[in-house]
Amino acid sequence: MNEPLLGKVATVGGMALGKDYAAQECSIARTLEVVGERWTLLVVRDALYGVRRYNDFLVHLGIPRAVLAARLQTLVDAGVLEKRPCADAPRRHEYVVTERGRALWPTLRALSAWGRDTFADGRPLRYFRHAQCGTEVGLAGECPACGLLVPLEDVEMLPGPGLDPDPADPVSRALLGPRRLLQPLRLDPV
Amino acid sequence: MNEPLLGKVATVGGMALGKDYAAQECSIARTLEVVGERWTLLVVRDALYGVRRYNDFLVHLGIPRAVLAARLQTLVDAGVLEKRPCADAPRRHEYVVTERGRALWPTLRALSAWGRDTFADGRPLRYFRHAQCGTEVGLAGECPACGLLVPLEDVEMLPGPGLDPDPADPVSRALLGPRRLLQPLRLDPV
DNA sequence: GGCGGTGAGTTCATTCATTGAACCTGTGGG
DNA sequence: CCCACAGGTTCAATGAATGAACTCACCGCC
Repeated sequence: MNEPLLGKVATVGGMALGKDYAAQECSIARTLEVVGERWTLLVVRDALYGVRRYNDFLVHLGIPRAVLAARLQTLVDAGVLEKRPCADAPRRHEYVVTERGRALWPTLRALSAWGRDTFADGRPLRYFRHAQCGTEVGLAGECPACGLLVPLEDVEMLPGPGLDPDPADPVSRALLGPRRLLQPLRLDPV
Repeated sequence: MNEPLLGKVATVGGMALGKDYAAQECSIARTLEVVGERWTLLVVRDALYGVRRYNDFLVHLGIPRAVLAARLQTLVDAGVLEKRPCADAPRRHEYVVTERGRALWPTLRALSAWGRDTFADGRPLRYFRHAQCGTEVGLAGECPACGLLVPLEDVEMLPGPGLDPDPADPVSRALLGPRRLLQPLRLDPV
């Protein structure tokens, strides 16, 4: 289930690695070959927030359709997402985060914390708390109070004062309320 | 010294934010506007490793000159690096990491750890240890033993078994040996 | 005082990636 | 039969990245 990736990524079409910047002997460079392209980390973010369907990514990100398709494909190839038929409606399908995708949460948490501290227009956009104890999770998604890495299902996201309380698109609206990471997004048919 | 960035980034040339993907109300998206372009995070990585001079970035990264100049400019504008005249040779200058740049270490550490775990061809490339106690630093750069975030000066980087022990370029050679983060890179004139 | 070397860039033509709009295709409902 | 919807693909136009060549200020030297 968690077999290494090297074969797949390193030997596509005979080129040395992904596309280029990885004659680099460096784990960071290798990682960025997979998730470093434009939009990719935002797709993963949405997936961790519970978004699963093509159209939901589309409207929430405002990404061009072709790019979204390409990125989802890359992420599936890299083992970050898994594409599978929807349980209820067999002709639709959904992209769900794998174990390897969940492992990107510390990265996203660190990026998010940097943004919060750097663009300090005061009001935070979202809080992420350890649901069991209410403490805000730390830089890598760990709980400073309990001292352990919080399982994603136990991370509760809630809107901060900087977040628009009435956004236009339905995905943003669904992602507003207090909810857990990974909790599948279900859009109430208006 | 750590004034917020919003003004600078948000209003360049009248466009809404950076370039695009940030009608997004999201700290991650805002962060990626600054450090999400190709090469940028590798430049920051090198800067944290102690690289300071244009030519050192150039040979170590294998980045096109024009792109390097652009990225350094972006990072200076964003307050991640500071450009200043070299102490010893007044006509040269160097790019040094600011406090805000140091704050990107948890992000880079998390990316690096994901790469290590994902491309598990076995041999790690580098270790990062808390110099005082020898423990490997955790996902966000904290010390699991001491429980606190290790100051960058106390993070010791050492080569792992997967790293080429005799690389071609002098910057890679200088970055091999056990050394501290942020320790300025000095190339011994061969 | 001319000469080559170095650090730190710019300029420019080519290639590659991204964008947005339009098109396609399978199915499910009325 | 017709329309809508999910999940794409195709295409032309734009914008960014690449690599090679060029600039330019200074520095040491003989």
